[in-house]
Amino acid sequence: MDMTRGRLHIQSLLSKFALMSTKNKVRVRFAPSPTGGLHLGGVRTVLFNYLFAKNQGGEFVLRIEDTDQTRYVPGAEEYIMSCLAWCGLIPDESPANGGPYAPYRQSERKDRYRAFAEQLVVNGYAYYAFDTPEELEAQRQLIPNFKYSHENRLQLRNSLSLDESEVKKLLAIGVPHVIRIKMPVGETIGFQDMIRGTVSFDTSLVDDKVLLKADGMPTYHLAVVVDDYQMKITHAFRGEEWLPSAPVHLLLWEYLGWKDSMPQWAHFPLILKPDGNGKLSKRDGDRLGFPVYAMNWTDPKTGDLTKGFRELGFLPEAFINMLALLGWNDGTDQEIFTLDELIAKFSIDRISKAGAKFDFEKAKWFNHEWIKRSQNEKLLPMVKAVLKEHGVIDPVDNYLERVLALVKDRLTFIEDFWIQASFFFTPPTDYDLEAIQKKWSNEKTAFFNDIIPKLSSFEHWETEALEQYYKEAILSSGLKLGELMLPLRIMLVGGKFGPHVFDIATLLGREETVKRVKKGLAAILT
RNA sequence: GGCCCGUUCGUCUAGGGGUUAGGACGCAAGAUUUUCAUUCUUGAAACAGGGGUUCGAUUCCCCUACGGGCUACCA
Repeated sequence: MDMTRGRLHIQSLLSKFALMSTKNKVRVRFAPSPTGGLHLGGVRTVLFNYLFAKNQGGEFVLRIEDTDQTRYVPGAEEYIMSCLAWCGLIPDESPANGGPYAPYRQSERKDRYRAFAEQLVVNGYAYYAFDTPEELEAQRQLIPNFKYSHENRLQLRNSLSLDESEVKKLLAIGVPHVIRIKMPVGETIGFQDMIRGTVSFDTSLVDDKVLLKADGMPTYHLAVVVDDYQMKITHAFRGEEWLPSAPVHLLLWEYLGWKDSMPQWAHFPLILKPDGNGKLSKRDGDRLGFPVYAMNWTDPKTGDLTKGFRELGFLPEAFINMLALLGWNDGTDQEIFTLDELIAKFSIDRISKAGAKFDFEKAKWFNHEWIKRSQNEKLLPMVKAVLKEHGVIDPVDNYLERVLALVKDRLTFIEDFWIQASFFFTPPTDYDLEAIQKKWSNEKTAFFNDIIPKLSSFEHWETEALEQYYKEAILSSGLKLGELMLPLRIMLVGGKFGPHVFDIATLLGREETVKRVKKGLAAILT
C-alpha cells in the first residue's frame, strides 16, 4: 500500500475530533517521526495526549515529522498509524476529507518554515551561518565541548561576523547555509511545566541551535513552534528528553511575536530499561526477550523483524492499560481501567515525575486480567487465528466457545490457548507414561476394559453425572479413587495438565472419549 | 565536562509534618483443585546520606551522593 494511507488516518482523525470541537477547546498534538517502529514510550506519549484531550473535551492532532530525510523510513508512517489504530486511539477507517489545518506532514509545510526563519533574521533574532559540516566537525575536534554560541559566533562564518555585502554575495550565489537562532546572553528564561512546576534556564548556556537546515527543511525546534502556533495547539506534551530544548522553543514563541498563544507545557517522565539504567530501547527487548514495539515491525533497510505486543498476544486494552499505569495512577488502588475510564479519570498532575522502569512481568499480568475480563466472542477471532497457525481450520463455534470458557482463566497470552487447549482439537500422540506405568496393574487394565463398553452406552454425558458414574465404578471394582483419576486424564490429554478431567470428557463427547481411552490403554500396555 | 530533571519495598506506585508507611507485580509459604494452572490466605520486602527548620521530619529547605536526559544541519 502507498503512503497515502497514513494521511487518510491523520485526516480522519482530524475530521472526527475536529468536527465535534468548537472554539476555546483544548488542542493537543503529538508528532511521531517516521524513522522506525513505534516504541512503548511513543505510544504512551500519544496515549497521555489523547487522554488529556478527551478528558477536557478537546481534540487531538497528529503532525508527522518527516523532515529528517536521512533517517526517514518508508512505510514507517503507515505503520505508526496502524499501531495507534490498534490501540484504539485513532479511527480505523477513514472518510478522506482533510482537517482544517492540513497539511500535517512537515515536508508538505516546508515553505512556511523558511518564511518565519527569514523573518527572525530580519528582526535580529537569528542569523545565516555558512559554516560547512566539515568546518564544524573540525572545531569539535579542536575544542572540547564545542558549542556554537555567543562565545564564538563572531569567529565563525555567519551573517553576524561577515560584512553585509559579503553575506549578500554568498546568499546570491547560493552558498549552502543554515539559519541559527541568536541566543541572548545572560537572560533567565523559565516556564511552568504542568508536571514539574517552575523550570528555568540561563540563556548564556544554550547554544545557537539550527532552525532551518541547508536543505531548506526546518529542524524540530522551528517546526514545532510554527506548527503548534498555526494549528492553534493549547497544550504541548512530550517526553522529558525535550526539556533541555525548551528554552529555544520559548524564545521562538517570543521572537515570532506569538507569546500570548504559547501552549502550556508538560514533560513526561521516561520509560527506562528494566535492568540497569537508561532509556528503554529496541535492543533491550531483544536482549531481555520482550517486545518494545506495539506491533511487528520489519525494518525495510535491514529486513530485521522486531516482534510487537499485538503479535505476542496482547489485547490492546491490556497494552493501553499497562502503559497508562506506567507513570500515572488515579490515587486509588484501582489498576484495571478501560479506555473510557482512563479518559474520565485522567489528569496531568497525577503523572509522576520520575522515570519508570518497564516491567514485563507486570505487563503480562495486565494481559492476563484483561483476557479474563474479555467477552468470549471478542476473544474468539484471535483464538481461531492461533488454532489456524497450528493447522486447526474452522473449529465449530459453539465447541470452541465452550473450550475457551474452560481455559480462559489460564491464559496469559492468547497464544497460550494452544498450550492449554490443543488436546481439545487433536488427540494426544505422546503420553506421559512415566506418571502411571510404574503403578500399573492388571486390575487397572481390567477396570478400563470393563468400563469402555459401559461408557460407550452411557446416557447422561455431562460432567457431574460422568464423574459420579466413574467414581462409583472405581469403588465397585475395589480399586482406589486416586489411582484411576490420573490414568484417565493421561488417556484423554496425554499428560498431567488441563482443566477438570470430566469437563474435558464432557466437551470431547462420548465417542471421542471412548476412542481416546482405548488408544491410551493400548499405549500404556505396550 | 556543562546544563536540566529526578530519588518511598527488587519493580510500578499511594501517602504526606505525628501512619503498625498502604496497594499491585514478582518472590516464599499454606489452603483449594485426587493433574497442572487459576483462585484464596499469609509472609518477607522501602522513605539514598548528611545538615537545617520544628516539640516532632519519610514529608519543608540546603548540601552531598546516586540515577537519568540533553549537549547534531536527529527527533
